[in-house]
Order: sequence, then structure tokens, then C-alpha cells
Amino acid sequence: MEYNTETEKKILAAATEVFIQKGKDGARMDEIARKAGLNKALLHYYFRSKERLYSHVFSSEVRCFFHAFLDSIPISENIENFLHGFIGNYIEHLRKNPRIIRFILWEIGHGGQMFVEVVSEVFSESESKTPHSFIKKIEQAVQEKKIRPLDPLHLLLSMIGMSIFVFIAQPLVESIFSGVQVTDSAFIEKRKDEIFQLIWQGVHP
Amino acid sequence: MEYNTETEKKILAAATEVFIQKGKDGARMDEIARKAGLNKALLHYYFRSKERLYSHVFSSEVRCFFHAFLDSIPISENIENFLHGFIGNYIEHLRKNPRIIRFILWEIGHGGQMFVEVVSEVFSESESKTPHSFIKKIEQAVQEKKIRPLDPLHLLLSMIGMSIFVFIAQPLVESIFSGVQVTDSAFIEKRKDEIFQLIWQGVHP
DNA sequence: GTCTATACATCGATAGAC
DNA sequence: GTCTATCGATGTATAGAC
Repeated sequence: MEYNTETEKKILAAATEVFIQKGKDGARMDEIARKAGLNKALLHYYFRSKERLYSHVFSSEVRCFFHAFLDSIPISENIENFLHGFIGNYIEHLRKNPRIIRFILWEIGHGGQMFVEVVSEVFSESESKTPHSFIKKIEQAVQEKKIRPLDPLHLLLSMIGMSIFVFIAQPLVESIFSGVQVTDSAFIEKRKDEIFQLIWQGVHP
Repeated sequence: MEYNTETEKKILAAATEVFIQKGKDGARMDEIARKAGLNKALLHYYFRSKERLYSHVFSSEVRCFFHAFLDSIPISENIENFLHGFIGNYIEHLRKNPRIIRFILWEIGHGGQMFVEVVSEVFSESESKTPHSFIKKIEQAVQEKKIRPLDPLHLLLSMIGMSIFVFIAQPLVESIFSGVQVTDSAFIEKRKDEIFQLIWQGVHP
């Protein structure tokens, strides 16, 4: 597509940091330029406007995150392994990429159109791993009586919600339950276990 | 504390609307003044600064929401009724107050210190209904073998995560699963049922 | 208390030299 | 491609009349 010059990379790295920290409105082109060791004029030379720079940064961050997550899901015929792998990998990815959470929350807090567009794009690029394919897998398990009758969409929503919540509410959780460190390995492993146990017993036929 | 004049109410109403729609940075004092049928100078006369006006609006919105939610939780000795009531009331409150979600997401996306402060305050004002009291209730049910051994904190986090997720991800969910309307009564009732069934079977001894 | 007018700062974007 | 300097627009906050 386009050749990534050294300068462009510097701008994107600085912009990513500032946009995540301050949001689109709170971010200042001056600060991005300073952090990149350059000047404002160059940002506009490379990206025309603040809006375009933001779109570029947000899209690539979200795309990268979702692609890596989808790639990490094990393709298993066994429904127990699939559910276990889905939860474990999702939480692991969130733990490793805490900044993407803030980014997405910021965007959703401002309408979230761009987020929806990017995610839809990512899913349309994948054939075997889409929300609909997950639902089909669960549906099949129901038909084969591997799990009890339930609505696959709601199970999927529940799994995602349980997994992502502690990362969204991290500051609140750590403040109210003093001693809890959401990103600690011990807590993360415990969280994976507790979620899977609840789910697996909850879907038992 | 302070007498709420008609003008002050008008300012707060307009500010609430604009802050929720645009966020703290995106909001303009001009727009708030116009929407209130007043002028910028008056906003500063009543609230000194944009920052203070925002704090006032955010705090009162969040306090109101959480107080109403806590009051709605049934005090039941029966653990099944308690879990069922908690989930049902939480979802119901989220459905009725969609704007608070955006507000909180916006704030968390910007660090969330203020959110943490306000919520901690609300809980400290309540005696019988705090996260710790919920955990104790679950702990007791475990000891009485009403439910299987599990970590009460994680169960609480799971219940909240499952309940709130569809509201957080509403635009994404409705876009990916065309036909789904998160705030539709039918979907909401189905969601309550599916969550409770999963939880209740999942915690069975 | 409420208004108009304006000070003062800041930001995004651009012009123009090198 | 990269810089300095600056424009034009907009925003918060205030001064001062009524």
C-alpha cells in the first residue's frame, strides 16, 4: 500500500500514545509532534488532518488486536475445549493489551461508529472465525445434546461480558476491593477458572 | 445545602444533555448556554468553571443511578431470589437509563478517577447494600451448601459483566447481529432469563 | 441576577523558506 | 521532507453596564 517511512512511524507511535491517553478531543497535535521529536507541520504533511491521523491510529490498533485474538482461538470440534479456549484466549489478549480497552471505551463513549466499522471489516475478512460461526458451533453442540438447550447468542454475549468486565471496570474494582490487582497473574488465572467453571456447569445438559 | 433556583436547574439540565452527548472535552459552554436559553456568563456565575459544572453534573447523575439501583435490590434471605432479583433489577435499571452508560464509559475512558470517587461515596452511604455485603451473602450460601463452593467475588463480577455488556456494546451488537434490538422488551426479558438460568445452574451444588 | 462585549489563551492548519 | 512563523477560528473566562 504505502511505504512506511521512519518519520511516519514516529508520528504514529506518538499519536497512538497521546490519543489513547487523552482521547481524540483531548489530544493536542503539538503534544504528538513534541513526543515524536518533530513539529506540527509534519503531522499535517503526512496525515492532512487530526481527524485522519486519529482514524489511522484507531483502525490499526483495533484491527491488530482483533486479528491477533481471532488467530489465537483454537479450532476444536470439542465444545468444552472450544469454550475453554475462547475464554482463556480472550482474557489473555485483554491482559496483554490494556490500552486497547481504554481506546475502545473512549470511542464507544463518543458514539462508536468507527469502532463498529472496523470490527465489521475485520470479521468480514475472516471466514472461519466470526460471531456467526461461533453461534453455529454452539447450536450444533445443543443439537448433539453436548450441552443443554439454550440461546447461543446469549451464551456468547455472556462469555464476552464476563471476560471483559474486569478490564473495563479495573479502576473501580481495584478501588472497592482493596488488594485485588486485576492484571496480576494469580487473579487472571483465577478469573479464567471461575468463569469457565460457571459456564461449563451452567450449560451442562 | 443550596437552593436550586430555576436558572440553575435550566443550566444543569442543558449541561447534562450536552456533556453526555459530547463528553467533557467535546462539550462547549456556548452550546450549553444556548440550550438553556441563557448566555455563557451565567454558567460561570453559577458554577465558576466548566470543570466544576461537569463534576456537578456527572456526580449527581451517577449518584442518582446507583442509589436507585441499590434501593431496588430485594432484601431476600433466599439466595435464588437474591441472585434473580439482582440480575433483573440491574438490567432493568440499565435499560431505563441508557445515557448513564455513555456517561460512565466516557469518564472511564478518561481515567475514571471521578467515577471511582462517586461510587465509593455512594456505597459508603449505604449500610446494608454494598459489594462486600453481597459477597457475604454469597459466602453464607456456600457455607450453608445452598450453592457449590466458589469465589463470591468472581460470581459477583460475572453477574455484573454479563448484565452490563450488551448495553456497553450495544452499537456493535446491533450491527453484527442484525435484527437484535438491545433495548427491546423481548430481548431484555430473554437476556434476564438466559443469564439467570446460566448462573443458577452454574452455581448449583 | 442577567446581559453584552471582550480579553486572553489555545488549537488546527497553512504559508513559505530551506 | 522538514522547519519556523503565523493566520484564523474557537473556547473559557471575565469586566462592566443594567
